[in-house]
Amino acid sequence: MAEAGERMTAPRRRVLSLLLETGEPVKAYDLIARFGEDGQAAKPPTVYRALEFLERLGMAHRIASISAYVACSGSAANGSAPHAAAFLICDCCGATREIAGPDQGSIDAAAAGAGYVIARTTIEAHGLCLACREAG
Amino acid sequence: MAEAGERMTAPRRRVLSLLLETGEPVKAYDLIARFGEDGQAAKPPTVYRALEFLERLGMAHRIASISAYVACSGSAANGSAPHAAAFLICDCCGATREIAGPDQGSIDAAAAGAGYVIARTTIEAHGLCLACREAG
DNA sequence: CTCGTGATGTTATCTCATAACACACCATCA
DNA sequence: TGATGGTGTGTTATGAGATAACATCACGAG
Ligand SMILES: [Zn+2]
Ligand SMILES: [Zn+2]
Ligand SMILES: [Zn+2]
Ligand SMILES: [Zn+2]
Repeated sequence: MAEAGERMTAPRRRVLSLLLETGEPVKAYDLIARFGEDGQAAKPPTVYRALEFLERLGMAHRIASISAYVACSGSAANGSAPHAAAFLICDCCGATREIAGPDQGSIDAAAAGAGYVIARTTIEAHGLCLACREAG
Repeated sequence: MAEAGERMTAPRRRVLSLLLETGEPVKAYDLIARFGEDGQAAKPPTVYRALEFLERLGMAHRIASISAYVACSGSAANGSAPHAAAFLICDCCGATREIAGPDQGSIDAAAAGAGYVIARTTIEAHGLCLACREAG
């Protein structure tokens, strides 16, 4: 997680705050647009740097299959270690749930057979949520 | 998989052929550049449409975390159904292995608790391959 | 042959993400 | 206190990835 000397600075706090307010996955450029409290947009690197930091600390996740970012809904939001994230994503309405992924040990075991040592794993499961199925 | 009336046409065959030749994950714009047998590049939609088709049939996978595409190394290359793909990706050299993912049933079970019905799942595990670890 | 569906070609544009560089901040230590 | 080094920020510009929209073509069914 955090290297010695790394700080939770204002722009990082702001981006985390926006992620937590939203609750759902957010596009990076939405964060950029909403960054300034006065309605002023940020410059892209400001937000992308903050996202990189938050993800490295396990406070946020990138959901690559939809190019979006979300605050971690697990205990990592409190500052615990990064973890293998798993997401259920509704392809109809976009509703996303973070669920407990498989044990890191089982991933490591599967990877060991191929000679890999795994640092980070993301699982992205696409389908339909209950509401969208009922809506037909 | 394929809807009635869908055909394996020339551009689709060409993109699949490029994926199979390469063996490793390929960037979409690499495929675009290499599309023409005479060195002429394709237009982006030509390749993206073929990739969408191949992925839908389970013959290729998109690896979202590295924005790349790869031919399926499982039996789906022969035309079987799409499946939950799992990848081991070396962050150093880019070497990628497709491994057997968890049983679809276990994914469905985990999703059911949240009310989701899952259609497609991708697992992307990042780390270091054996060669890169030995190289230090 | 005619029609409907699926597929292609083409242009243009959109979204997503990073490189590069100068400067500011902050703790530490002489 | 002021030099130093690591970390962070602001800014400009650009690179990379993907899709919208529309016209036209191919093909099998009836
Ligand atoms: Zn999480
Ligand atoms: Zn939904
Ligand atoms: Zn596969
Ligand atoms: Zn490697």
